[in-house]
Amino acid sequence: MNGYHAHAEATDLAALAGLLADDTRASFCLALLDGRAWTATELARHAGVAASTATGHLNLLVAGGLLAEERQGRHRYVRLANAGTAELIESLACLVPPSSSGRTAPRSLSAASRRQAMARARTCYDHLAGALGVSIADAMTERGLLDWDQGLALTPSGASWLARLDITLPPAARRLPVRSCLDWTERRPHLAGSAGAALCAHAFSAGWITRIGSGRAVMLTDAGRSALHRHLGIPREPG
Amino acid sequence: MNGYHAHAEATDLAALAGLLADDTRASFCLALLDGRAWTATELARHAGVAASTATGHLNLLVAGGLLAEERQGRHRYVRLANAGTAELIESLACLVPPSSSGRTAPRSLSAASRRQAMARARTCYDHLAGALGVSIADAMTERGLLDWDQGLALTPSGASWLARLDITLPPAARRLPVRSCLDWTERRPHLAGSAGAALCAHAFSAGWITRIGSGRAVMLTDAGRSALHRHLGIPREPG
DNA sequence: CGGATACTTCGGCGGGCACCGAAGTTTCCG
DNA sequence: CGGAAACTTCGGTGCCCGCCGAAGTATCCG
Repeated sequence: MNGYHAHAEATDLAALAGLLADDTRASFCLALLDGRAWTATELARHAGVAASTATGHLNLLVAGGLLAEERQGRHRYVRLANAGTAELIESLACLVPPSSSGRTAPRSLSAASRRQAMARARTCYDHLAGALGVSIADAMTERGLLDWDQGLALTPSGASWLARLDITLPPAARRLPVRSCLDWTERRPHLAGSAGAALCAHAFSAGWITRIGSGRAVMLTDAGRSALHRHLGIPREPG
Repeated sequence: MNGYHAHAEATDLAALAGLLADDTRASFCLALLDGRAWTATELARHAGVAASTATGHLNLLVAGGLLAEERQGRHRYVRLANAGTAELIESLACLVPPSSSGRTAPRSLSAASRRQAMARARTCYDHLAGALGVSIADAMTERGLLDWDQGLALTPSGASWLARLDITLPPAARRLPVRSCLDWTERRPHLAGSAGAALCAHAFSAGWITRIGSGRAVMLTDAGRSALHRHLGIPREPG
């Protein structure tokens, strides 16, 4: 490659991309975008492959630094290595050509309702997405808590709003406090970054939302509905 | 894949990643990160493959939406499709594990000087990188033109500073005005986004910098050195 | 018009890799 | 202690894909 003085850059980049260039491994990573740790068997079942096949793929992904693993007894728990990895997968997913695989309509009623639940509210790695995530970002913008004019930023009143909710951001680390993440059902941005993560964690612990089943979909509780109405003026039926 | 109700998401993501999962195609994309249009032959020569091989790869990349092509007579010019593509490749390159392929020291004198020139100043898609790009970002931060506290943003004085240079940003479009891009030689962020691009374009048109040869490396001119000293207080020998 | 150049198409070759099932190891639990 | 469950290792199979060179087409230029 690269004729005479190989940067070896291209090989590295290709190797990294190659980790995501397999249906099964991509399926693993998308599943792990829910931010939780899955066992090898769960992932194998989810992707529809044999356990031995999953083992091989997990070895590759862990060795490549995309996944972190944690052994507990006979279980191998695996999760995305860090926020950077999640952001990479997200940006890749956002760049998928919309017309590629004709967005097949769901076949069964249960599949339809599951999809609907996902579109309504779900987690995206460690923050909120779906109609709920977008409406939160919209409401925060409208109330002057977020500023999109020159790059996404948290305004002073946004910072104090978070503080009023007892949400403290981790000390300005490598990760940006606020980041925009394109929602692939809404095609509009929602709130990511450490503030988005903290807000999502708060929503769980305060009982605003709960998981539906084992997937990424979440449900807005009654308490959550009134909290969002109170704190952000979001109408009772956000979708 | 995915057992019963295939999201078909995983397949799409894998297909997109697969476009970058080949040494030759990755080499093409990294070369195109200089933001210019290359001919098929140039890319083939750069990657060290036969012309027929390059044709096949270019077909894939164009069909996949990563590259845009423009035919002129017997030439096939190809460039990165958009800024989003460039950002994807950048973020992929930034996530490459540092220790992967032992950063081989250059063999020849000319290779060493070429690498040195790249480290000093180069283009990164449509903005400036290398020690020059990093020192510009640092100087802008120090003078209060950029604000990193809550996400990267251009301050009011930063906006008027740009205006004083006759740099007008495109109307707030999809692309963020300022974005941080991790520099892989300096391991520190430099300025990307539409403001970074506009600044880079201005630097070219004002004669602050010129291309060295056919690569991504650029050279700071005397005029550029004094302009940067005047406008940003950057010392004469930025490295 | 005729040679040179840029690109494309095609056939064939070779290697890598994703898959599975069977057998083995470790851990859990009754 | 013994069975079940989670995971791993190993061998074998088949397919996909990247590569090349030769021949074909389009374009440029003298």
